[in-house]
Amino acid sequence: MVKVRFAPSPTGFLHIGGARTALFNWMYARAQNGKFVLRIEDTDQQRSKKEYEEEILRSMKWLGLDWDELHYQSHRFDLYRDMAQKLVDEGKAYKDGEAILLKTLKDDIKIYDLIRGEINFDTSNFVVRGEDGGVELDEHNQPKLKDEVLIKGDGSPDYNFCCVIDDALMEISCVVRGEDHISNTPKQILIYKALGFKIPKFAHLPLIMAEDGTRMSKRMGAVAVSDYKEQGFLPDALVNYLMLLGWSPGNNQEIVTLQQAIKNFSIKKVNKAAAAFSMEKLRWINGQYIKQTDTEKLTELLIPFLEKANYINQDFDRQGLKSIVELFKVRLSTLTEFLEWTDFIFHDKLQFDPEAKEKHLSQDRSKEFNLLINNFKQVENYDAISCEEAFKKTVGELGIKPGELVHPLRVALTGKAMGPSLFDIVAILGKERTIERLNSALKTDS
RNA sequence: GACCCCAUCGUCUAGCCCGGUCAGGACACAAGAUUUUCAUUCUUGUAGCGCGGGUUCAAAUCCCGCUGGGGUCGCCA
Repeated sequence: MVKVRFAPSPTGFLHIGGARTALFNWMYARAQNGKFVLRIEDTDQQRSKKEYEEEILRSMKWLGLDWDELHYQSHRFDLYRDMAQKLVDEGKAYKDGEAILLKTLKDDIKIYDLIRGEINFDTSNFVVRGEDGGVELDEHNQPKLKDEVLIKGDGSPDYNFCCVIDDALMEISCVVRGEDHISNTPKQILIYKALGFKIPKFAHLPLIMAEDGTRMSKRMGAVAVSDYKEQGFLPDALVNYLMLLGWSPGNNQEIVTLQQAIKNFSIKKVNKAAAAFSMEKLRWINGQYIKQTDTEKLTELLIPFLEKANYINQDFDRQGLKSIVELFKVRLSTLTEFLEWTDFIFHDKLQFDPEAKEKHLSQDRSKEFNLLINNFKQVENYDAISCEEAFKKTVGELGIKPGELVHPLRVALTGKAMGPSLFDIVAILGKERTIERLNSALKTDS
């Protein structure tokens, strides 16, 4: 049976690279009807924080990556110490103060990697180097091999040691992790061999690089999964984007749900080369998901953002909000963009786009706006269609082309040069606010 | 520096394993159509097998070298 694991360390938030590793593990497990283990590697007592652990679990759930088992390494310290003692008793390891180290023997290590094929290491290269970078020699004038730390000086177990014990005892069939762990693998295999454990298969995922091809780092802006949530990305869209980094469903399909993905996911078809992260494409995918989301659901998703931005409070017109969402849905790449588009609906003080104001409101519109106000006033059923009729009547009376009045009206009402169908906006604002805004546009003119 | 990994449009990728399809799709970009604007949608276009050797009738595909990029060299994980 396929059994895989994701093993984050709670020394920071779940970042995008970790999420991708988790996702591929998850897809592999679900595609093979196997098990997915979540293991919290909290052996570093100083740096591990409960809040990070909670955040990681929260992000995993948000992404929809459920797990079958949850383990904490901090609960297994006795096990690791017993294992280390056993190796000491067998003469394979030795004590150095409180620490316990595994003697490194000369060995050719073969790794079978499901993604990369065979990878070879010679432990003769694991030499101890002095301050000057030169290789240190042992009593026989041979290069001294670097022994592997099993238990650290403070009595806590070392990463490679717990990792091996857990992967073996949890019966992980394939270790799926980032490429940055390739060089840990031979060290771990030495430990598998010393302990007499069965060596699992490995699959080293290509790394995700920043947009410019360099290493991912905080300066990239959004690294934590929670950042993407805050910026208004949908979990399904993020997951969709991430799965396309290093893998393809193979049928020219770009919009792929997790359910569809696990139908033809194969760990062997994962790409070997590192991939550069593209915010543009993520935004496009997110926009696709937003368009697919039904307005009712989308409205629910937007409410927390609207509350946080003080656009709405406890009692708001849910039906009204839905119709606003319907109007802007098609032009959203992220949830937060809704806030930028609709500020003029939720706030009466308009933020004018300077360019738009200059272009459309700098000349005297009093004649046009006054007539428009009169005609809007007479509209009984103030909906988009009636408003459009009133507008057409106005341009007819003025003897001008609609285009000449459409843009000034839009800027006067919204402060922006662009937006959805103007008459939908007029209707949403309502008669009173429309007239109010036209009046204040007249005032600023004079 | 040592060891290891990798290399198809600007970016993500299909194709590579089992050589022979104008190297396919998507984002971005450009042009056009639709639209009162923006966006959406649709159509079209620009753009790629890093280089050099082999093997072969034939190489993106197999082999070698080079170059380039990346990772690791902690009693962090």
